[in-house]
Amino acid sequence: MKNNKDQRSLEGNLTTRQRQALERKAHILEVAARLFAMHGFAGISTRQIAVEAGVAEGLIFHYFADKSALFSAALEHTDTFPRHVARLLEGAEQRPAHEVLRELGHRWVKNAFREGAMLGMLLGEAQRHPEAAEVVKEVSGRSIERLAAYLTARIQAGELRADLPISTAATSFIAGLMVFLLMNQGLSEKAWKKLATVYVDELLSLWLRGARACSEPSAKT
Amino acid sequence: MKNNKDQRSLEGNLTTRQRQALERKAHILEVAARLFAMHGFAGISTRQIAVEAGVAEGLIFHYFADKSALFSAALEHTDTFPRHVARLLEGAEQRPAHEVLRELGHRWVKNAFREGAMLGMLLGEAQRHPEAAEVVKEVSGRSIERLAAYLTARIQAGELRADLPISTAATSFIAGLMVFLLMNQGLSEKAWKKLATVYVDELLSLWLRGARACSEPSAKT
DNA sequence: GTCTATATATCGATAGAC
DNA sequence: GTCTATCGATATATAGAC
Repeated sequence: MKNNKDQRSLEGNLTTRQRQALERKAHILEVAARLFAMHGFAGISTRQIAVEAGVAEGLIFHYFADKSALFSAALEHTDTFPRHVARLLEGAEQRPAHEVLRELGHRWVKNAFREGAMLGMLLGEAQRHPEAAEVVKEVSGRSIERLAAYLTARIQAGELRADLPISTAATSFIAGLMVFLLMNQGLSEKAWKKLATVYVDELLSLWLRGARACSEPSAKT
Repeated sequence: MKNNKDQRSLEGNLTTRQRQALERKAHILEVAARLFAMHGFAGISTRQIAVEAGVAEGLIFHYFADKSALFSAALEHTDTFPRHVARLLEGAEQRPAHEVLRELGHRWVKNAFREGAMLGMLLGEAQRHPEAAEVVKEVSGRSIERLAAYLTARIQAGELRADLPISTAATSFIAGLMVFLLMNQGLSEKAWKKLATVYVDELLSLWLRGARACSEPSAKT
């Protein structure tokens, strides 16, 4: 004999009440992530988060042990760009850098703008919140490691020069993207994308010229 | 007839009481800058700042209209690396980039480590505090502009290629330094300086290869 | 110029009704 | 699962003594 209780273990097989509860929890996390990104951990109160999410403050403490737990959960719940990086670079070792990095850059232009506030907040909170430092590490460090692994493959393929300082080269590219994002938060999304597109192409050409195995003859106008 | 009151207009000609007051104010600003850098604007209380500075909380509100005014003043009171950049680049137009940028990088290694926490905090607070955004603009944007102006001169001198995307090239170099600083805050100062020295040299060689007018033949071990 | 004491508001977190 | 009511701690800022 099946009853509602027996269906709780599979997603989609939840009672209406359980489904609504999960949605509500997810909604709290989304609101919290947005407000933490805007105001920082100490700059936003659980009360304000509850009001903005349209729930009672007590409900937050029902789902999360304390404010820090909510913060951690909100960070995990947020999808950051480096996961796109990892996915794109996965299995790209056979494809040339000028093609792969161009695609990477243009995906970044598409998705990164909304993450600027979050990135700035994380850099500030990293001093005191290990969870934030961990995300920063993922955003920058892990992206750089992935990129470095790809660059190693392209050196072996003969596309990039053998004496390329791999880690520094990867850092330089990722850093170029991150700082552009942090510095241009004031712009509208449309204006930002326009600027970013030009910037990425220039950054890439500059970077490739420094990293390629065979320098092309320097352009004369 | 001279009395103490008449001497107040010149620095150094202050009464003992006035001199002590100025020192006290400056001390409050130094402590505040350090604590704001560590904990962010909302993360530190005026009470904690007063205790750490060894003064009464009320004295803070005697010198500064409110917490925000203290924050702004503390930012202005703090000397940031870009002022070194500006000073170094001033009148360097006749000197070659490989020399000037190497010196710039090594000065950065010497001085930047302690500014990492401050930089992270500023990036986080920039979303809500125009003063913080202004300092970020000085730290990154103004440095980039100065550097770009210098690069323009070096293009005219024939050292760098004529079709170099100047602004992007300057951004790339400064970004490489900033992100390295932000990412390696966990290290000891000694370990950081060692890593940073290697990194700066590699970054510079990579950057120069991408920016120079005549590419040297690619090195073969 | 500097301190103590305090007004006023908001914080994170809990208890208990529904 | 969700809300209302409320706790004690702590925040910014002010008033007045010295």
